[in-house]
Amino acid sequence: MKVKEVADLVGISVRTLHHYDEIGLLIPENTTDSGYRVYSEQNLETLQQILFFKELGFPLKKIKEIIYSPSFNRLDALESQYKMLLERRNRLDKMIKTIEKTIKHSRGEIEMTNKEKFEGFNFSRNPYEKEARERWGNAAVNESNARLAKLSESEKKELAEEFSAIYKKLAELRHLPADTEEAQAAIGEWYVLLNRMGSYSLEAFKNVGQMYVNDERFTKNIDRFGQGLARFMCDAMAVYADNNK
Amino acid sequence: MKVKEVADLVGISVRTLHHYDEIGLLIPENTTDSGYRVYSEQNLETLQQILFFKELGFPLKKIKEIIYSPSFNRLDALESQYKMLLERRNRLDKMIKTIEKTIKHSRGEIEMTNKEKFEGFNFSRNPYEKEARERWGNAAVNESNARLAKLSESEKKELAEEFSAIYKKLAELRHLPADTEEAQAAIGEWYVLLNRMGSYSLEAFKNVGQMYVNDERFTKNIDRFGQGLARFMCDAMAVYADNNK
DNA sequence: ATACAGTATTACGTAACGTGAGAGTCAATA
DNA sequence: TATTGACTCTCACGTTACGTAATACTGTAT
Repeated sequence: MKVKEVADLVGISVRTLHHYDEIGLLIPENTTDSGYRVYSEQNLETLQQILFFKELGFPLKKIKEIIYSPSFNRLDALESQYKMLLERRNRLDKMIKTIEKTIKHSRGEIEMTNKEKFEGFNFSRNPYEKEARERWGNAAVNESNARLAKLSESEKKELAEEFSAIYKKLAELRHLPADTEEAQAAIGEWYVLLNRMGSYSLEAFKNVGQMYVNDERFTKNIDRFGQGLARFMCDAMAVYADNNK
Repeated sequence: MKVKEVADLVGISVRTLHHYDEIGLLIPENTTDSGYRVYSEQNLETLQQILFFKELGFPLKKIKEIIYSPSFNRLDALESQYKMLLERRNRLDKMIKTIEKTIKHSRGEIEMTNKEKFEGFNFSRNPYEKEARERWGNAAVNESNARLAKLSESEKKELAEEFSAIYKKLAELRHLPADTEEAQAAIGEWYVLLNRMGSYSLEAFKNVGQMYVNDERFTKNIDRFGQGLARFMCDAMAVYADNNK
């Protein structure tokens, strides 16, 4: 299928398809000798998934990260998207209730507080950011765990020692501000080590840092090396990610 | 109410409020001596209306036109917005049905055509553009009619003669292409005359031209001066609007 | 006086295309 | 074969609606 056929079938513009190709979000499986894009069945399925995310307010960059993450599972994603779409409908239902009331209010039939007038209103950029982070923010972590499971005992031991060494180093530095050169050098090593295990984008790295303080299991585990280490690492990882964008 | 209070109540950013003030979409009723914006109850009601339109995908520029048109009626608008929100929910319902089916398809439980995979998908920029044009595209026409009703008989007669004169002139030119200098000069006079009656933005002018061919009553009335005059005027008005943007 | 939260303006940057231009491709038709 | 009209490509500027950051002022509680 070429661009017009896809665009008409799907309800988007040709320009959108071009754009998605440019940014690597949806790359046609083939091109003709003349350079025409040819989309496959698989491309259409990916496009459907992209558009569900788009409907939910996800930025394209984030959609790309999610879909092309090694641990992406289509059925899992569909099920999560389904839940989020139901939530979206609930929110719309609330807005509809609000406008019904507003019409009555406008006719002088009922009274309404200011709060009621905006019930169901949510114009944040990506209302599902939190859910998404919880659902897909762990992708790199999951990948790491998968790789870890495949290592031999001696390899695991060696890796554990590397982990310990960096934890200890970071523990010694934890009283410094998170944005110092020393702290950042050490956290850079942490970034490299993590990326030997999984594919951590800078954003994912930052999210993982957040997980260290939000998830008690991580906090507990990390703070064994020094009280407050999890907090320190979280901060340093955020600075690292922001400084290296 | 100041910006933070409004932003928190409504679920938008302070920056959005600034922006709306800048573009003249929502101008706070008062400002403090220090220059702080102070929003009134009336401002909140307008904001609510703005946000319903925003939810429906209307561009801010269009929202501004609608809301500040002299013939804008709040209750009428709420009722139309209500209908459009219901339509939006229907569309979302369709998308939810589609994802339900897609999940089953993914599990191998059912088959699905490509068309079915995109049932309910509509990513056009403003899905309600047509409804809006029909509903509010007539604003200037309504205003004209209101003014006309207030004229004395002699004023009406004089105006009718002016109208006839221009119709006749245009009828003579109707065999020319719509974009010729002569045609455009005459249609310019038509624009001026209409704007003595109501507030026709260029876009509204273009919409009205479209109405001449879409609405049989107009077509019939205008074509009395010459077969095909409505079509010709519609085309010329579109060219005029586009060339004078 | 200080600190902190809130507020203003200015202004550049971002995301996601829309739009237009100019040129090539393809298939039907004369 | 030439023509026509629909389709396609790339390039690139423009648009929309803010997000973000900087700098400075304001207001209130301690």
